[in-house]
Amino acid sequence: MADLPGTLTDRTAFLLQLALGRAQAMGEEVLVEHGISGREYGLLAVVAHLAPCSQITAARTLGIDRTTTVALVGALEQRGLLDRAPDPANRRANLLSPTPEGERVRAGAADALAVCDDRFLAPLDAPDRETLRTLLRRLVDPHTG
Amino acid sequence: MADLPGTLTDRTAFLLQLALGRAQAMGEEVLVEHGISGREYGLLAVVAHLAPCSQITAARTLGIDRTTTVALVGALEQRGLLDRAPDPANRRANLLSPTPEGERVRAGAADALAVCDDRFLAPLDAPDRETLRTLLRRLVDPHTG
DNA sequence: TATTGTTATACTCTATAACTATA
DNA sequence: TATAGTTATAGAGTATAACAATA
Repeated sequence: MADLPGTLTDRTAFLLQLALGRAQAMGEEVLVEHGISGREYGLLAVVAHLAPCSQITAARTLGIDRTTTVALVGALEQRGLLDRAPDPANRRANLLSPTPEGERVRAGAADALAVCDDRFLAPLDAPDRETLRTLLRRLVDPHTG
Repeated sequence: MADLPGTLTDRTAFLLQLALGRAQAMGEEVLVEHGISGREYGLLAVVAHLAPCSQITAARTLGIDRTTTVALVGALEQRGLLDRAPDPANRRANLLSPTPEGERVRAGAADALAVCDDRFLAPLDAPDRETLRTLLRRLVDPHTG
């Protein structure tokens, strides 16, 4: 681990940062072949789960700003992966749904990312992997974790 | 955990991202009172550990670019927290060392961050905290972890 | 009044290329 | 030739403010 001081390697946040850096690099590399970025995968996954949903619902679910969402949705719509239509029941809102092609891309990316996760977790055996995920879920969501 | 799809919450990288987001927010908030940012704490910690060391050694240890390091070091030097002096043995290099004030700030920040870490890990008991850190270290550094 | 989408703006962080002075 | 520091520049990501349309 290079020659890092204990004042850094003892910090959980620092370890999380190192781990996330690796996991994200592996993920982005794999997603290139599917023509989307990690953030775009996140949006596709949320929309597939909640469709049809407004941009602001998708944004809040992902924890990103609604202004950032405009360009993100636009890029996916332009490539025919996402449908963006005015909501008849609330004409301020745009309803998002995946196109068939978008759903195909999302499913393919999900499979690739699962393989990626396995590779990232390679240093741990199956029970340890589950322990790690459980501990992280309890940290992130103390209630249901 | 909001209404997130399993295709996201099953991804270790996504859980790491959520956890890191919280940990970092807590850390940056605490560091404000010490007048430094998280990245500046990282640099102070590395320099305290390796002093005297060149900018490029500090950069490589932290995993940041040497061009980014220039401004980071400059900001700490300007506030009298870091000393930057040409290396007599290699006049291309700048040797970095913490000033007494820099060491005082670093130590104070380290204590505050330890408290912060405890608060972040509150949902876990002591053995689970150690398990989490161990698993993360094994992921990040399979050799010695 | 508040909400949704949008644009514009600025600020941070990062990545690349190029320059200088040293080795 | 390669290395250390520096500068300039451009790109991605984020945050804020403001506006139009709608509720």
